[in-house]
Amino acid sequence: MTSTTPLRRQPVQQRSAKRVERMLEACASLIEEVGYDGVTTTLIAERAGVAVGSLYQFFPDKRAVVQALTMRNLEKFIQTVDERFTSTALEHWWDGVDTIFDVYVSMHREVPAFSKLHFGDVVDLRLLDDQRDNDAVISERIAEMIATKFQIPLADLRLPISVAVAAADGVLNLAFSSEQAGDQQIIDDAKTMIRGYLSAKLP
Amino acid sequence: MTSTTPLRRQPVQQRSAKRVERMLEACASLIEEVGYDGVTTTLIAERAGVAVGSLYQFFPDKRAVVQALTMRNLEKFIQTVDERFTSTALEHWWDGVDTIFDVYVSMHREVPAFSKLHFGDVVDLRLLDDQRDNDAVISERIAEMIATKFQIPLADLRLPISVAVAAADGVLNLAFSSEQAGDQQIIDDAKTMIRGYLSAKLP
DNA sequence: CCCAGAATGTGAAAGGGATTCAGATCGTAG
DNA sequence: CTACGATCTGAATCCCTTTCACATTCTGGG
Repeated sequence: MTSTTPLRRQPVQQRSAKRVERMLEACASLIEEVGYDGVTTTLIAERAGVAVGSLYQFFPDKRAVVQALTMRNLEKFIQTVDERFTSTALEHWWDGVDTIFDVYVSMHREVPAFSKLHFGDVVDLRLLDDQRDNDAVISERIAEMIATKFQIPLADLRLPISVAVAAADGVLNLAFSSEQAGDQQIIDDAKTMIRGYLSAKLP
Repeated sequence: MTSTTPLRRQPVQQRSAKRVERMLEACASLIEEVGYDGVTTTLIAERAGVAVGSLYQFFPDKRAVVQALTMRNLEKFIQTVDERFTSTALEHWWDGVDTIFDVYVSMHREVPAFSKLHFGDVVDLRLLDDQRDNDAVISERIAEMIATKFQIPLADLRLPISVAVAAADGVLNLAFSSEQAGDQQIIDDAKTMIRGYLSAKLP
């Protein structure tokens, strides 16, 4: 059901696994340099030191490369948040929300092309799951983490978290559209807004 | 400075004006049917009953057609909000905010392809003004209208309105991603959230 | 009413990037 | 060491976008 692998074929030998890796890196750096529209399959292959055909050996099409990149970013995001949730003592759910914001912000700075891709702005949705779009998937994961960590019924969390994620996504986009490092005032406003909204919605 | 016309050439004769009109309509209906990526210049020309060359007579490229469509939608949006602002007595600024929400929602239902295009999701930003992106332009216009109508200093409004627009855009996207008509509960939540945020920011 | 120049209309052809495919190579189980 | 699956390759093909030289349709001035 879930199309967790946009790959046409899973690399089985280490050799190819490394090449797939290189293709993804090449793609990321190219997106940074020339933007999504400027990226070409030939360019990716070239920079990865690979023949175009090799790219298509593993990815069904150009978009799939970007999808794979996005998916990997999303996994890293979830994992990082998860780690912080388990390693840190958080008093209230809003500390959890702050943590999530911080992780998102640092990914903008550390992960190549993340600031241009986010979790699916450019590529089509329905990437992680063919039924729901990315934001829904992310929201569900976040809702689960918060439900577990702060012992709030998951059912009460789903809609509010979805709305909060959508709003935060929009505002953070704004925060990062002008400045590479993100406008701190806008980021803070986003936190405040989300906190205000969730405070009213959560029991 | 402002590239108010993505047109390569302004139609001067009525004949061509009508054809340009037909091209835009064809484009809108095609976006509804096959999505942005499925739209082809040949398809647009065909449906508009026009040669491909004619399309390029007025539009520099495919994207420009969609941009023109988006721009027209944006103008209609601003104009409609403006009309309601002048024709209706609004008590507080949040009534103004509600009005804006309502106009946005009704455009989703009435304007072909609007729910797929919004104000620049698909096409690149920097469409209305080559310095600022669309949301910035919209925010500025909204800020001006609210400043005038409710006599609030424009300077106090700029940032909060930008943030509010970004957040609302994100949440409304969510509201319309699942249901054609828009999930009313999410729309209401968006209003509440914005009101809460702005209440804290405005004097 | 007629003509020159501008505004338009046309669609075949050029240009480019995405994707494929028939072979050539590499890796490894047996 | 051999057979077979896993990989690689890159020229050829497909499909779209965009251009261009030529045909047709206005429009204002004489």
